[in-house]
Amino acid sequence: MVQALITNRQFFARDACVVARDMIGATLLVHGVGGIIVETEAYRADDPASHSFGGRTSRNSAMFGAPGSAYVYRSYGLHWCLNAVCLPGSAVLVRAIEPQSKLDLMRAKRGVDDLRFLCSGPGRVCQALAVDASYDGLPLDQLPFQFKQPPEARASSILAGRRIGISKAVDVEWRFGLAGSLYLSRKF
DNA sequence: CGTTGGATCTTCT
DNA sequence: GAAGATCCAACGG
Repeated sequence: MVQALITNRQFFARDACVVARDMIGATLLVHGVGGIIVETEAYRADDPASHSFGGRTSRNSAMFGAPGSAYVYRSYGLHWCLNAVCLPGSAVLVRAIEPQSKLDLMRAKRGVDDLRFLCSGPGRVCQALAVDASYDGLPLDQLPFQFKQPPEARASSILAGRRIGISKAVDVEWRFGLAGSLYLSRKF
């Protein structure tokens, strides 16, 4: 059957858990650098593990912006992490990408050769794609970002599991990944 | 293999 | 003052 066409805005303006699953297989580039998203995590507005839980602050204000915009924050004082904003107060963390475009640029940014380790983790993704706080709030479907929705339904090839590195709401399985991918941050 | 601790800084208590 | 949506190198088995 023919896939229904929806705009990127419509794509992101849904429940973060649905968007997180649907983002697997999407293409994300920054200044032409990037590849296929293979791992995500959903953070909902009513989610104790979400930065937005407890209301809007200066750090998380991008999470209350337009669906489809970027939310970038610093993690552990060292790393940057990139999210796609969904419904207000919710977002999807981009945890891993299969490198495809401008591999040598990513290798240089990361100081690593093995494709396996270029984008296999949220901090690594931002280092490889050179994403920092200056991208916070920018729309993902406008330059320097490029976002392309996945080509087809792939429900059977997507895995779900518990989110990584959090201490609250640890039981829900809101981490999603492409089955069999060599570029996940961890196995499911 | 697996586990541990250090780096480094913003946010909230 | 402590915790945190992480990464990496060093260590031990």
